[in-house]
Amino acid sequence: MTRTILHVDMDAFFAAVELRRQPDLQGKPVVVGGRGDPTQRGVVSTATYEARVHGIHSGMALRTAHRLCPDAIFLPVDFAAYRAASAQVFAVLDQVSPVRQAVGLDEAYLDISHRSEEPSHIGAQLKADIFNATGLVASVGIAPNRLLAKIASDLEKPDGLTLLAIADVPARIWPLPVRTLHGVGPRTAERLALLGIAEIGQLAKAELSLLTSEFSPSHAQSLQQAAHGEDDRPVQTERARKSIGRERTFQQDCRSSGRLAHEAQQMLEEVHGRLCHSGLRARTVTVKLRYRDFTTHTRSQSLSQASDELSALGNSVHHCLFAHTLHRAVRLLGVQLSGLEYAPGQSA
DNA sequence: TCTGGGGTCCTTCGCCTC
DNA sequence: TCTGGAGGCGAAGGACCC
Repeated sequence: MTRTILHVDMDAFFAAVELRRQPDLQGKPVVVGGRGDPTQRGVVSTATYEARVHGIHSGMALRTAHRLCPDAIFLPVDFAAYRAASAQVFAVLDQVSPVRQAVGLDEAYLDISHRSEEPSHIGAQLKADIFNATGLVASVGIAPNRLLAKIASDLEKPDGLTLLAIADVPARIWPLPVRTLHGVGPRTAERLALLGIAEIGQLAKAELSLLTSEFSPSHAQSLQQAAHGEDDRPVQTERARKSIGRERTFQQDCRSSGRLAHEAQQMLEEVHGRLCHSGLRARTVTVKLRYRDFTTHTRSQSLSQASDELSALGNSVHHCLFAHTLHRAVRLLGVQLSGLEYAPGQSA
Protein backbone atom coordinates (compact mmCIF):
# COMPACT_ATOMS: atom_id res chain seq x y z
CA MET A 1 0.00 0.00 0.00
CA THR A 2 1.25 3.45 -0.89
CA ARG A 3 2.18 5.62 2.05
CA THR A 4 2.28 9.40 2.34
CA ILE A 5 5.06 10.67 4.57
CA LEU A 6 5.52 14.31 5.47
CA HIS A 7 8.85 15.63 6.71
CA VAL A 8 8.94 18.97 8.55
CA ASP A 9 12.24 20.75 8.97
CA MET A 10 12.40 24.08 10.77
CA ASP A 11 14.50 26.66 8.90
CA ALA A 12 17.71 27.67 10.76
CA PHE A 13 15.83 26.73 13.92
CA PHE A 14 18.14 27.90 16.75
CA ALA A 15 18.87 31.17 14.93
CA ALA A 16 15.18 31.69 14.17
CA VAL A 17 14.30 31.33 17.86
CA GLU A 18 16.98 33.90 18.71
CA LEU A 19 15.64 36.32 16.08
CA ARG A 20 12.13 35.87 17.42
CA ARG A 21 13.19 37.28 20.79
CA GLN A 22 15.64 39.82 19.35
CA PRO A 23 13.85 41.13 16.24
CA ASP A 24 16.47 43.85 15.76
CA LEU A 25 18.85 41.09 14.59
CA GLN A 26 16.54 40.40 11.62
CA GLY A 27 18.45 40.56 8.34
CA LYS A 28 21.86 40.39 10.04
CA PRO A 29 24.42 37.57 9.94
CA VAL A 30 23.79 35.69 13.20
CA VAL A 31 25.75 32.63 14.31
CA VAL A 32 24.57 30.42 17.18
CA GLY A 33 27.13 28.10 18.73
CA GLY A 34 29.08 27.14 21.81
CA ARG A 35 29.27 29.88 24.42
CA GLY A 36 28.79 32.54 21.76
CA ASP A 37 32.43 33.55 22.01
CA PRO A 38 34.39 33.05 18.78
CA THR A 39 37.69 33.25 20.66
CA GLN A 40 36.79 30.06 22.57
CA ARG A 41 36.57 26.44 21.45
CA GLY A 42 33.21 25.61 19.95
CA VAL A 43 31.40 25.04 16.67
CA VAL A 44 28.52 26.64 14.80
CA SER A 45 25.15 25.04 15.59
CA THR A 46 23.11 27.18 13.21
CA ALA A 47 23.64 30.34 11.22
CA THR A 48 21.13 32.65 9.55
CA TYR A 49 21.04 32.69 5.77
CA GLU A 50 22.75 36.10 5.88
CA ALA A 51 25.71 34.42 7.62
CA ARG A 52 25.67 31.40 5.33
CA VAL A 53 26.40 33.55 2.27
CA HIS A 54 29.84 34.14 3.85
CA GLY A 55 30.46 30.40 3.77
CA ILE A 56 29.52 29.78 7.39
CA HIS A 57 27.82 26.44 8.05
CA SER A 58 26.99 24.21 11.00
CA GLY A 59 29.87 22.19 12.39
CA MET A 60 32.40 24.88 11.50
CA ALA A 61 34.73 26.11 14.24
CA LEU A 62 33.54 29.41 15.73
CA ARG A 63 36.99 30.90 15.17
CA THR A 64 36.78 30.05 11.47
CA ALA A 65 33.28 31.53 11.23
CA HIS A 66 34.56 34.71 12.85
CA ARG A 67 37.39 34.90 10.36
CA LEU A 68 34.94 34.50 7.44
CA CYS A 69 32.55 37.12 8.77
CA PRO A 70 34.02 39.36 11.50
CA ASP A 71 30.79 41.41 11.60
CA ALA A 72 28.61 38.41 12.43
CA ILE A 73 26.75 38.39 15.74
CA PHE A 74 27.71 35.36 17.83
CA LEU A 75 25.16 34.02 20.33
CA PRO A 76 25.47 31.19 22.85
CA VAL A 77 23.36 28.05 22.50
CA ASP A 78 20.28 28.25 24.73
CA PHE A 79 18.77 24.78 24.70
CA ALA A 80 16.03 25.64 27.18
CA ALA A 81 14.64 28.25 24.77
CA TYR A 82 14.87 25.88 21.79
CA ARG A 83 13.18 23.07 23.72
CA ALA A 84 10.31 25.40 24.59
CA ALA A 85 9.94 26.52 20.95
CA SER A 86 10.18 22.89 19.83
CA ALA A 87 7.31 21.94 22.15
CA GLN A 88 5.17 24.64 20.50
CA VAL A 89 5.96 23.27 17.05
CA PHE A 90 5.30 19.66 18.04
CA ALA A 91 1.95 20.64 19.55
CA VAL A 92 0.96 21.80 16.05
CA LEU A 93 2.31 18.62 14.44
CA ASP A 94 0.26 16.48 16.79
CA GLN A 95 -2.90 18.01 15.31
CA VAL A 96 -1.92 16.63 11.88
CA SER A 97 -1.17 13.00 12.68
CA PRO A 98 -0.70 10.79 15.74
CA VAL A 99 1.99 8.87 13.86
CA ARG A 100 4.88 11.25 14.44
CA GLN A 101 8.60 10.64 14.81
CA ALA A 102 10.70 13.45 16.22
CA VAL A 103 14.26 13.86 14.95
CA GLY A 104 16.01 16.22 17.30
CA LEU A 105 14.29 19.46 18.27
CA ASP A 106 13.59 20.82 14.80
CA GLU A 107 12.58 17.93 12.57
CA ALA A 108 9.85 15.33 12.43
CA TYR A 109 8.29 12.75 10.17
CA LEU A 110 4.52 12.40 10.04
CA ASP A 111 2.68 9.51 8.44
CA ILE A 112 -0.38 11.12 6.87
CA SER A 113 -1.46 8.09 4.83
CA HIS A 114 -4.77 8.01 6.69
CA ARG A 115 -5.70 11.56 5.70
CA SER A 116 -8.06 11.98 2.74
CA GLU A 117 -7.18 15.59 1.84
CA GLU A 118 -4.66 16.54 -0.81
CA PRO A 119 -1.16 16.16 0.67
CA SER A 120 -0.13 19.56 -0.71
CA HIS A 121 -3.07 21.14 1.11
CA ILE A 122 -2.07 19.41 4.37
CA GLY A 123 1.50 20.63 3.94
CA ALA A 124 0.54 24.23 3.20
CA GLN A 125 -1.90 24.31 6.11
CA LEU A 126 0.74 22.87 8.45
CA LYS A 127 3.29 25.51 7.48
CA ALA A 128 0.71 28.24 8.08
CA ASP A 129 -0.34 26.74 11.43
CA ILE A 130 3.28 26.51 12.62
CA PHE A 131 3.91 30.11 11.62
CA ASN A 132 0.72 31.37 13.27
CA ALA A 133 1.46 29.48 16.49
CA THR A 134 5.17 30.22 16.77
CA GLY A 135 6.23 32.86 14.25
CA LEU A 136 8.74 30.34 12.91
CA VAL A 137 9.15 29.15 9.32
CA ALA A 138 9.26 25.49 8.33
CA SER A 139 10.08 23.63 5.14
CA VAL A 140 7.95 20.62 4.30
CA GLY A 141 8.59 17.64 2.06
CA ILE A 142 5.94 15.08 1.13
CA ALA A 143 6.75 11.74 -0.50
CA PRO A 144 5.92 8.01 -0.39
CA ASN A 145 8.69 7.33 2.14
CA ARG A 146 10.94 8.94 4.75
CA LEU A 147 14.04 9.05 2.56
CA LEU A 148 12.35 11.03 -0.22
CA ALA A 149 10.33 13.21 2.18
CA LYS A 150 13.56 14.24 3.87
CA ILE A 151 15.22 15.09 0.56
CA ALA A 152 12.08 16.93 -0.57
CA SER A 153 11.96 19.17 2.49
CA ASP A 154 15.52 20.24 1.74
CA LEU A 155 15.02 20.92 -1.98
CA GLU A 156 13.38 24.32 -1.69
CA LYS A 157 14.61 25.57 1.67
CA PRO A 158 13.85 27.97 3.22
CA ASP A 159 10.05 28.16 3.40
CA GLY A 160 9.68 25.28 0.94
CA LEU A 161 6.80 22.93 0.22
CA THR A 162 7.89 20.12 -2.07
CA LEU A 163 6.11 16.99 -3.24
CA LEU A 164 8.06 14.07 -4.66
CA ALA A 165 6.83 10.84 -6.23
CA ILE A 166 8.91 7.78 -7.06
CA ALA A 167 8.46 8.70 -10.73
CA ASP A 168 10.23 12.02 -10.05
CA VAL A 169 13.41 10.32 -8.82
CA PRO A 170 15.33 10.14 -12.15
CA ALA A 171 14.64 13.77 -13.08
CA ARG A 172 14.85 15.44 -9.68
CA ILE A 173 17.03 13.24 -7.48
CA TRP A 174 19.55 11.59 -9.77
CA PRO A 175 21.36 14.84 -10.72
CA LEU A 176 22.01 15.61 -7.04
CA PRO A 177 25.34 14.81 -5.32
CA VAL A 178 25.45 11.54 -3.36
CA ARG A 179 25.90 13.55 -0.15
CA THR A 180 22.22 14.50 -0.47
CA LEU A 181 21.27 10.97 0.58
CA HIS A 182 20.62 10.59 4.28
CA GLY A 183 23.33 8.24 5.54
CA VAL A 184 25.98 9.26 3.00
CA GLY A 185 28.49 11.39 4.87
CA PRO A 186 31.90 12.76 3.86
CA ARG A 187 33.65 9.42 4.23
CA THR A 188 31.18 7.41 2.13
CA ALA A 189 31.07 10.17 -0.49
CA GLU A 190 34.86 10.03 -0.71
CA ARG A 191 34.83 6.26 -1.18
CA LEU A 192 32.13 6.56 -3.86
CA ALA A 193 34.22 9.20 -5.63
CA LEU A 194 37.05 6.65 -5.84
CA LEU A 195 34.63 4.53 -7.88
CA GLY A 196 33.84 7.48 -10.14
CA ILE A 197 30.45 8.05 -8.52
CA ALA A 198 29.54 11.62 -7.61
CA GLU A 199 25.83 11.86 -8.42
CA ILE A 200 22.91 9.81 -7.14
CA GLY A 201 22.03 8.73 -10.68
CA GLN A 202 25.50 7.24 -11.15
CA LEU A 203 25.03 5.34 -7.90
CA ALA A 204 21.63 4.08 -9.05
CA LYS A 205 23.03 2.78 -12.34
CA ALA A 206 26.30 1.37 -10.99
CA GLU A 207 26.96 -2.36 -11.16
CA LEU A 208 26.46 -3.89 -7.72
CA SER A 209 29.80 -5.68 -8.16
CA LEU A 210 31.52 -2.28 -8.42
CA LEU A 211 29.93 -1.15 -5.16
CA THR A 212 30.79 -4.38 -3.35
CA SER A 213 34.44 -3.86 -4.31
CA GLU A 214 34.43 -0.94 -1.87
CA PHE A 215 31.52 -1.60 0.52
CA SER A 216 30.07 -4.60 2.33
CA PRO A 217 27.28 -6.35 0.36
CA SER A 218 24.58 -5.06 2.71
CA HIS A 219 25.93 -1.52 2.63
CA ALA A 220 26.25 -1.61 -1.17
CA GLN A 221 22.69 -2.78 -1.53
CA SER A 222 21.27 -0.19 0.85
CA LEU A 223 23.16 2.58 -0.97
CA GLN A 224 21.70 1.49 -4.28
CA GLN A 225 18.19 1.19 -2.88
CA ALA A 226 18.49 4.72 -1.53
CA ALA A 227 19.65 5.95 -4.94
CA HIS A 228 16.44 4.51 -6.43
CA GLY A 229 14.40 6.30 -3.77
CA GLU A 230 13.41 3.05 -2.06
CA ASP A 231 12.87 3.08 1.70
CA ASP A 232 10.41 1.06 3.76
CA ARG A 233 11.32 2.30 7.24
CA PRO A 234 8.18 3.06 9.23
CA VAL A 235 7.56 6.32 11.07
CA GLN A 236 8.41 5.23 14.61
CA THR A 237 6.40 6.95 17.33
CA GLU A 238 8.35 5.43 20.22
CA ARG A 239 11.96 4.44 20.51
CA ALA A 240 13.71 3.13 23.60
CA ARG A 241 16.73 5.12 24.72
CA LYS A 242 19.96 3.17 24.22
CA SER A 243 22.52 5.25 26.09
CA ILE A 244 22.98 8.31 28.29
CA GLY A 245 26.20 10.27 28.31
CA ARG A 246 28.00 13.51 28.94
CA GLU A 247 31.15 14.78 27.34
CA ARG A 248 33.10 17.98 27.54
CA THR A 249 35.83 19.63 25.54
CA PHE A 250 38.28 21.47 27.77
CA GLN A 251 39.08 25.06 26.87
CA GLN A 252 42.71 24.14 27.48
CA ASP A 253 43.97 20.60 27.01
CA CYS A 254 44.28 18.70 30.28
CA ARG A 255 47.39 16.78 31.31
CA SER A 256 46.46 16.09 34.93
CA SER A 257 45.17 12.57 35.64
CA GLY A 258 43.87 13.83 38.98
CA ARG A 259 41.78 16.48 37.30
CA LEU A 260 40.53 13.97 34.70
CA ALA A 261 39.45 11.62 37.49
CA HIS A 262 37.65 14.48 39.24
CA GLU A 263 35.90 15.61 36.05
CA ALA A 264 34.93 12.03 35.18
CA GLN A 265 33.37 11.56 38.61
CA GLN A 266 31.39 14.80 38.21
CA MET A 267 30.18 13.76 34.78
CA LEU A 268 29.18 10.37 36.11
CA GLU A 269 27.18 11.99 38.92
CA GLU A 270 25.32 14.14 36.41
CA VAL A 271 24.64 11.21 34.08
CA HIS A 272 23.69 9.03 37.04
CA GLY A 273 21.11 11.66 38.03
CA ARG A 274 19.52 11.45 34.58
CA LEU A 275 19.68 7.65 34.69
CA CYS A 276 17.80 7.49 37.99
CA HIS A 277 15.37 10.22 36.93
CA SER A 278 14.43 8.02 33.96
CA GLY A 279 14.03 4.98 36.22
CA LEU A 280 16.84 3.18 34.40
CA ARG A 281 19.87 1.07 35.22
CA ALA A 282 22.98 0.65 33.11
CA ARG A 283 25.21 -2.33 32.51
CA THR A 284 28.06 -0.82 30.49
CA VAL A 285 30.25 2.13 31.33
CA THR A 286 32.36 3.80 28.64
CA VAL A 287 35.01 6.47 29.11
CA LYS A 288 36.04 8.42 26.03
CA LEU A 289 39.18 10.51 25.62
CA ARG A 290 40.11 12.71 22.69
CA TYR A 291 43.71 13.76 22.50
CA ARG A 292 45.26 16.93 21.14
CA ASP A 293 45.72 15.34 17.70
CA PHE A 294 41.95 14.60 17.66
CA THR A 295 42.38 10.83 17.85
CA THR A 296 39.60 9.42 19.99
CA HIS A 297 39.79 6.33 22.18
CA THR A 298 37.16 4.59 24.27
CA ARG A 299 37.47 2.06 27.06
CA SER A 300 34.42 0.28 28.36
CA GLN A 301 33.53 -2.19 31.04
CA SER A 302 30.34 -4.17 31.53
CA LEU A 303 29.01 -5.07 34.94
CA SER A 304 27.64 -8.56 35.60
CA GLN A 305 24.20 -6.97 35.78
CA ALA A 306 22.68 -3.54 35.21
CA SER A 307 23.04 -1.21 38.15
CA ASP A 308 21.99 2.25 39.31
CA GLU A 309 24.46 2.30 42.19
CA LEU A 310 26.78 5.26 41.90
CA SER A 311 29.66 3.45 43.60
CA ALA A 312 29.54 0.45 41.25
CA LEU A 313 29.37 2.69 38.17
CA GLY A 314 32.09 4.89 39.64
CA ASN A 315 34.44 1.95 40.04
CA SER A 316 34.00 1.14 36.36
CA VAL A 317 34.57 4.76 35.33
CA HIS A 318 37.80 4.72 37.35
CA HIS A 319 38.88 1.42 35.80
CA CYS A 320 38.16 2.63 32.26
CA LEU A 321 39.81 6.01 32.77
CA PHE A 322 43.05 4.50 34.02
CA ALA A 323 43.04 1.94 31.20
CA HIS A 324 43.70 4.96 28.95
CA THR A 325 47.05 6.58 28.30
CA LEU A 326 46.83 9.63 30.55
CA HIS A 327 50.21 11.26 29.99
CA ARG A 328 49.08 12.85 26.69
CA ALA A 329 47.26 16.17 26.45
CA VAL A 330 43.51 15.47 26.57
CA ARG A 331 41.05 17.83 24.89
CA LEU A 332 37.80 15.95 25.51
CA LEU A 333 36.54 13.67 28.24
CA GLY A 334 33.28 11.73 28.08
CA VAL A 335 31.35 9.30 30.27
CA GLN A 336 28.59 7.17 28.78
CA LEU A 337 26.21 4.60 30.23
CA SER A 338 24.63 1.99 27.95
CA GLY A 339 22.99 -1.41 28.15
CA LEU A 340 20.04 0.40 29.71
CA GLU A 341 17.09 -1.37 31.28
CA TYR A 342 14.27 -0.27 33.49
CA ALA A 343 14.77 -0.67 37.24
CA PRO A 344 12.26 -3.01 38.93
CA GLY A 345 8.89 -1.35 39.18
CA GLN A 346 9.69 1.11 36.41
CA SER A 347 8.59 0.99 32.81
CA ALA A 348 8.38 3.06 29.66
C1' DT B 1 45.03 26.31 13.42
C1' DC B 2 40.56 24.62 13.59
C1' DT B 3 37.28 20.73 14.44
C1' DG B 4 30.55 20.55 20.22
C1' DG B 5 27.59 17.51 22.36
C1' DG B 6 23.88 14.57 22.23
C1' DG B 7 23.00 10.33 20.28
C1' DT B 8 22.35 5.65 16.90
C1' DC B 9 24.01 2.07 14.17
C1' DC B 10 27.42 -0.78 11.93
C1' DT B 11 31.82 -3.25 11.36
C1' DT B 12 35.75 -5.57 12.92
C1' DC B 13 38.30 -8.18 16.01
C1' DG B 14 39.36 -11.15 19.77
C1' DC B 15 37.78 -14.34 23.09
C1' DC B 16 35.06 -18.05 24.55
C1' DT B 17 32.20 -22.08 24.02
C1' DC B 18 30.29 -25.85 21.66
C1' DT C 1 43.70 -34.74 23.38
C1' DC C 2 44.06 -31.75 19.56
C1' DT C 3 42.16 -28.92 15.87
C1' DG C 4 39.10 -26.13 13.38
C1' DG C 5 34.83 -23.92 12.28
C1' DA C 6 30.60 -21.58 13.70
C1' DG C 7 28.35 -18.46 16.44
C1' DG C 8 27.60 -15.39 20.39
C1' DC C 9 29.23 -11.54 22.77
C1' DG C 10 31.91 -7.68 24.48
C1' DA C 11 35.13 -4.13 23.26
C1' DA C 12 36.70 -0.67 20.26
C1' DG C 13 36.44 2.31 16.51
C1' DG C 14 34.17 4.73 12.95
C1' DA C 15 30.46 6.92 10.23
C1' DC C 16 26.64 9.45 10.48
C1' DC C 17 22.79 12.36 12.14
C1' DC C 18 20.80 16.93 14.24
